[in-house]
Amino acid sequence: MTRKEEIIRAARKCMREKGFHNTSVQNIAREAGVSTGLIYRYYKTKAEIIEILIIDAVDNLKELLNESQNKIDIFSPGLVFAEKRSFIDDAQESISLLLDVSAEARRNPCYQPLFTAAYEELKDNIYQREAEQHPDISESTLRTRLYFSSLLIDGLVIRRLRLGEQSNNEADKIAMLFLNAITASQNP
Amino acid sequence: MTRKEEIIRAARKCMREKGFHNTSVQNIAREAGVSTGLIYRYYKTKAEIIEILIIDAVDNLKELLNESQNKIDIFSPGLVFAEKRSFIDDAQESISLLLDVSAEARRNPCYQPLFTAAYEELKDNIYQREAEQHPDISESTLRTRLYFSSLLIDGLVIRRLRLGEQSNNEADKIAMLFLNAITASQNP
Amino acid sequence: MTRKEEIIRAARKCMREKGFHNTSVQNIAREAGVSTGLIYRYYKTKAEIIEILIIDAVDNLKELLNESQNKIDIFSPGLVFAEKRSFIDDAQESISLLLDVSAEARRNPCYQPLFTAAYEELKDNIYQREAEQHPDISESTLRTRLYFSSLLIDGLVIRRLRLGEQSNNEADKIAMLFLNAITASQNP
Amino acid sequence: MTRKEEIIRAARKCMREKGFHNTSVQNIAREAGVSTGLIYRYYKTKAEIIEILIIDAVDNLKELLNESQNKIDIFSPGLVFAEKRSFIDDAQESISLLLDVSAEARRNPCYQPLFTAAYEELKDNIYQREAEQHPDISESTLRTRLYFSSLLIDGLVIRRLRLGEQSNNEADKIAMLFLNAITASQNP
DNA sequence: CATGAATGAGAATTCATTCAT
DNA sequence: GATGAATGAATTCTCATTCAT
Repeated sequence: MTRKEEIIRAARKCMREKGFHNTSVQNIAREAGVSTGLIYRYYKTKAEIIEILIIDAVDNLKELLNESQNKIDIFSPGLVFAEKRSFIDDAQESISLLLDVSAEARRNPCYQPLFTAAYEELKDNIYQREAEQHPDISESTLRTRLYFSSLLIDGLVIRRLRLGEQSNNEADKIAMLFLNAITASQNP
Repeated sequence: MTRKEEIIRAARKCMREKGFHNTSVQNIAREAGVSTGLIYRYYKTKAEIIEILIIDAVDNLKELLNESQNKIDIFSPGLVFAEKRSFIDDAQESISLLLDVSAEARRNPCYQPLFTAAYEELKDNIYQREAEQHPDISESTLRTRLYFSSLLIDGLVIRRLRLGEQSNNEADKIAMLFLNAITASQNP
Repeated sequence: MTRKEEIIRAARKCMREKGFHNTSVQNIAREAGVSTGLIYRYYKTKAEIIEILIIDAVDNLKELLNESQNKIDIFSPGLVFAEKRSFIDDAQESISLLLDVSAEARRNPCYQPLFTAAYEELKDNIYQREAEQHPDISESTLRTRLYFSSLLIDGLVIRRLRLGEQSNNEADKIAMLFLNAITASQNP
Repeated sequence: MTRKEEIIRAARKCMREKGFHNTSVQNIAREAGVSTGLIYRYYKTKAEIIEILIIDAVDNLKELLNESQNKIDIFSPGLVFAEKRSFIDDAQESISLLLDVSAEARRNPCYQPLFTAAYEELKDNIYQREAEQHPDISESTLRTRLYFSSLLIDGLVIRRLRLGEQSNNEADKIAMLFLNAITASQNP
């Protein structure tokens, strides 16, 4: 792993543990085991590091979606819950970073466009794959499903962030509702 | 309005406009039209102000739910979309504050228990009222519905925060899905 | 003397002793006997302090010129040297600050306009008074004289800055040249 | 051009463009196309580089004077203006570096003696040549002329640095005054 | 009660200098 | 000789908190 990667890794770890605003560049340096100045050899500003973390999170989500697609159709009614559950587990880390940053992104003109673009890209990426797999379903229906699912996923992640890792039995029920809701709306 | 309340109101306005971390105690004082020192006569620390803001947000959500209940059953399948829409509008402000703060609350041991407690209280509060109105529905089903709805509401709020006030026609469709999903799961 | 004035005085002292770039805000604070943070209560940035120092220097030059005018005409051929000498002594401090800053002002877009404006103002100020005293001399001649004198004065100040307080006997000769040159060019 | 010379040339370019304090050793290395470390193989410190730049500037002035002497006597009353003008153009670069550095040189004990010595050497150098060409004029008169001229040249250079390349028609008039002043004082 | 001046620790960032390769 | 990664002290600026008046 290169120095540059080590620094990003350290930054990600700190941000995850202490949050975006409570992570100083010194913290990152200490975590990476390097001097403060070295951070700036590889990254122009702290904001650049955060940008990269955001982009990485989006890329990670895209990859996870691609992987899961190879095995399952995320909208398939018969999907075993466990598989969706594991997808959410893997995605949680990335989504939680996006959430941490979203309060800032909403107001800081430096992150705002990046943030919106990342979301659009992610949405298009998911839509493309769904469209290929369901040529018979109208675009409007597909987009609605995506929207609906993303609401639920965001909601799930927020809930986890807020409450920690409780409420697993509830999650089971939700998973069923999730699937049912999607399929119920399939042939209106 | 007392001095103490004015300060909280100023704090809420600042936090909403500039975010939690970008609001200084001096900002609040200026907005409230009082001196910096006075803030500390009424509130021990900045953290205490934030705690109160969180509690207020939760109280506000409870009130909104009580009001809406007087007119409508939030889970009624026949509910006109506009009414649910307006509930979300009113609740948005409180939920968005909770979101802004949630990144912090997850890690800061000073907010964390407060946060969890508030959520539990809110959940129980909603459950009580639903149970009174639907004595025929099992507790488990009711709780699942609540959970499901809260996920959707959180998701909607996040989406609004992230994207601003776009996508209204999509919101229409979502509203239908929202209702359909809830009712579809009602009589399995 | 107000705190604000004390800080400017401390800043002026530091800048004079150690130069513009070698004076840190901490230096100024220590010299003024206050904390670092207090500097920023009264002045937005270090650059603002420097701007004020520049403006003060120009104002000081204007005042010195006004004072000297009450007693003498700076271009009068019969002027005793001592009086011009003392004018230069008094002006030196202000001019030396302007010189210190001029290397920066040439390139820093934040000081550049301020600097040019100050110079224009000073030039106009001097011209006005000369024109009143010499209604018979053409504007062109007056302006040329001023230009010529300012070159000499700048040259004198630079020389002092470079060499310290040496070469007094030479200064005598120069003073005569100065006067002769001006008067020689008076009636061509 | 040796590596060592390339570095000095790069240093001069950077200092000229960005000023003395805003030029970092890294800047110089980049401009010279070498590594940071190499700078320190040839020069002990950044201060040493600046010393050399000062010495070079003085040498350059000496050379310019020697060249101009071959064609013209700088104090000759009949000298066409254009020739003096071009001398000032050529000398400007060196003089402006000396000015940039002078604020520092005044206070930094490391530059100060160097600076004074360089000036003395330059002055003697000019005096020698003038004395050879004007055996009839007394030493005192020659020295006074030199002093007077140097004041004017310094003044001209400062003015250019401050105002850029404006005021050419004024410069014409000044040139005449310059010559007149010198010659007027020649036979008192 | 109320003020707002004052504090000082801490944040982001820069840069002269060193040193292992 | 040559590289450029690495260091860490210094700089500008912010802000929660205190306290004399």
